[in-house]
Amino acid sequence: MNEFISLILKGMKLAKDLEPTLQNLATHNYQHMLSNLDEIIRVFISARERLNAHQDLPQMLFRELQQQPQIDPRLQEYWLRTKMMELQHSQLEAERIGISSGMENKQAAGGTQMGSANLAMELGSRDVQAMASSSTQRQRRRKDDEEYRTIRAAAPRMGNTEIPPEDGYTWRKYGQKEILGSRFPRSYYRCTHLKLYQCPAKKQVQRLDDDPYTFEVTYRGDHTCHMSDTAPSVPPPVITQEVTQSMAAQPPPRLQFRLGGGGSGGSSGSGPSTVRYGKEVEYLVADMADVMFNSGSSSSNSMELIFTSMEK
DNA sequence: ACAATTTGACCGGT
DNA sequence: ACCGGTCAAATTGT
Repeated sequence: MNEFISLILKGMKLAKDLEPTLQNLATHNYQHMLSNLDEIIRVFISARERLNAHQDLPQMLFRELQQQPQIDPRLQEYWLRTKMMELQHSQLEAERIGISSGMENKQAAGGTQMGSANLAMELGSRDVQAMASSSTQRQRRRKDDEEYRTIRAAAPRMGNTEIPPEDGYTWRKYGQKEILGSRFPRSYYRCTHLKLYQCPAKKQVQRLDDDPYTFEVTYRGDHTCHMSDTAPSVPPPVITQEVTQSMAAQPPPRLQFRLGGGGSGGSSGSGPSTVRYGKEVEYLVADMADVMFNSGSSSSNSMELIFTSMEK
């Protein structure tokens, strides 16, 4: 949940930062504004993915994705994102208008077009053309049949950083390597929570030779660390039968704890014996408490409140 | 003090 | 022997 909130806050901060530029739009250049908007969109999309994580929407989409093998693997992530956007769009429209099917279809079609437009911008028209024409179905490559998903993302063009774009997860860099034919090194990241959960997710980030403002991000392994959610995702020790059934029907991302190798001694007395995982354990406990008792967050969420609380 | 990054060493596959 | 991925000691950041 913490990461979800920080994503939302980040998105709002970005939006807020944009506010002064609205006064004199003419003086700010088009590209700059575009990349700002892209960044904001990206952050909010990540946030919404987080929020949806405990519903079956992602799994539904994933199945749908698997039934469409003609989609280039490099496009899959964006396919998912735009698909989710469309879904929510049409959901909102349906709620607002009351379900009138014909109208809704038109809206959905519009959404699709917008989605692919965004896509084209991010990927560069060359790639889109190439991918559209080549229906090559190489879902998986590389040996051992391990899954590699590669996408491209625009780097923040603003004066600052060459840091990889935000994708909603927290990564820890563990290596960097010069790659043979490339001008820029490749960076290796793994999920920050590798220690606590057995989260095997990794990613590689590399700038393109020709377009340094574009990153190529390759994801490998799935996150097992969706610990930020409301009640149902963290089952209590005693499991009722309905829960078991629903879990069997659709297994949620599992959490695995392996604290302390041998399980030696009682940890009740705050003994220094278990040093292995430092502070992260505390965060975990805090998060679990947050989940179980839903403590902390205030119920009043007006934009003003949040915005003003963000000012430093 | 602890957490994250940097960077050369190491290692497995080809 | 080389290349790309990972480890881990040293360094830097909070």
